[in-house]
Amino acid sequence: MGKPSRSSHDSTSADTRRQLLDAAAGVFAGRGFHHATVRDICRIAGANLAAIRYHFGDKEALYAAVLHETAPAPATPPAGSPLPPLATQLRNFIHSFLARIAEEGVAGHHGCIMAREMVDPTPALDDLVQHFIRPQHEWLQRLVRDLAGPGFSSAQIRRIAHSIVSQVLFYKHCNAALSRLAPADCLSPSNLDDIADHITRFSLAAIASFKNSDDSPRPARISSRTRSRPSR
Amino acid sequence: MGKPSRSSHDSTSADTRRQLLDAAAGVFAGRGFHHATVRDICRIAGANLAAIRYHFGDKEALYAAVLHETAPAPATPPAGSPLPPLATQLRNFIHSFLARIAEEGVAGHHGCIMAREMVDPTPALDDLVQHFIRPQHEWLQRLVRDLAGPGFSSAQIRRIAHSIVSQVLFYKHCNAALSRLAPADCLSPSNLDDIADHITRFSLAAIASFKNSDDSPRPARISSRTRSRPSR
DNA sequence: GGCAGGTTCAAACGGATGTTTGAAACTGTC
DNA sequence: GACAGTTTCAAACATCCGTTTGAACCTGCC
Repeated sequence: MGKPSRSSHDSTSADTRRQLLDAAAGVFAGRGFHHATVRDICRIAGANLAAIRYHFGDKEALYAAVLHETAPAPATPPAGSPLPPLATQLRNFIHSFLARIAEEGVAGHHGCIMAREMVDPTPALDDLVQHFIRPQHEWLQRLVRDLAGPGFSSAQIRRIAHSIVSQVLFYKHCNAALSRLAPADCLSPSNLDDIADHITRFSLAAIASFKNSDDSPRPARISSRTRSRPSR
Repeated sequence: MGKPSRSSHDSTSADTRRQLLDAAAGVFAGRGFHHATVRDICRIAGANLAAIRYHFGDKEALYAAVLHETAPAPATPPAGSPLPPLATQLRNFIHSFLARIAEEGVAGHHGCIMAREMVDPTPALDDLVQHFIRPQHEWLQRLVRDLAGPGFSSAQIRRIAHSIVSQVLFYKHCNAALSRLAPADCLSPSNLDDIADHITRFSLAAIASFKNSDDSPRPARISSRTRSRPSR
């Protein structure tokens, strides 16, 4: 990392490692683990093919290193500071989550890689879930539990949390379709606030309704099983 | 073209085409377009490598044919029959959508391929959006507009539709994470009804709240921009 | 300078993949 | 049976990929 030991060229020995990590993050994010080629990564990093073996071992170890190094901090609120109202906490969560997804530069690579892991898991996904997804999932679950109040099963709480997260991830996972279907709806810095507000309002309203209505499992299904839209 | 010309073996000439399509659907769904190999497809189909060239041209044409032939019917309600209440229509939509996603056999391949197209688009995605996604998107938009009543911009209607669809797709796109995070929450035939009911209740409650509250753009943001969860 | 350790380099290896080829096998028709 | 058209076959081709190799290069130290 740090010490530039001043050679004839500015690129000193072990910052090749950094160049490789940066290049790999971009290529892995853009093409996925399998479709990415070490040749592309090395070309972009301005490094030799063998540099990957020397600095990391092999392609998979490089991938693991990229995931480990580009993971943003878990973004837990600074302990000790007075917490804002629950609804504001939810909005802040949704907003920062969306902002992280909308990120385009290096900060966005982690999100792209994670989206690919969902559809095409590699052995690295287990660590990713354990150390990155699970903490945030549990944080959101506690917030939802506080928001909803007592009388909800943990399964209900989890479903609500899923409903919230899903609305955010939609703008990442379905961006390819959205850009072809309704380009104006694609997540961008200009409509990020509006989308965050929509998801917050949508979710808070649903939670409030759950709270006011019967807490018991449910007052019978919404309607009889009369179905008019056969699945095929 | 298609006439089965009865040979000694049951596998007559041009049903090799059908075998290739079926095998290709499975392999493409399981591994994605890039990672799938024509050798695997041909081995599973019991066909020769050159059969792909003969029957389709190349791998990409085979992929396009698979997408075209395995696409389930758009699932529009049978015209002329008396439509159920709007809320029931929404529940039916969500339920059949979830059921299609939960599908595991041949019927599920299309959903898997589509999920992959989202994170890793191929040239085939444009047709997919045009002929498969767009009709359903517009159908849902009309339903949401009827549910919400007058006074909503089309952008608001679209956002609500996105919120509904996202909650369903979550169980497809995030299944890899969900199975590691909360396996009990994974979409399965046993909890399909419960999940469909949850998403329906969640969405209807939010829509009802939108309807009752101010229709104008919005009564100021939920709170001041005080943020306690820095994005990194 | 000489040396040792760390780092980079061009070149090749072994394997996998999409595609192509030219001939063989099969089909129905005369 | 001979023939033309269709369909399948084994084999090879050309390319690309991840990995490996052995030598060159650089750096700091004696």
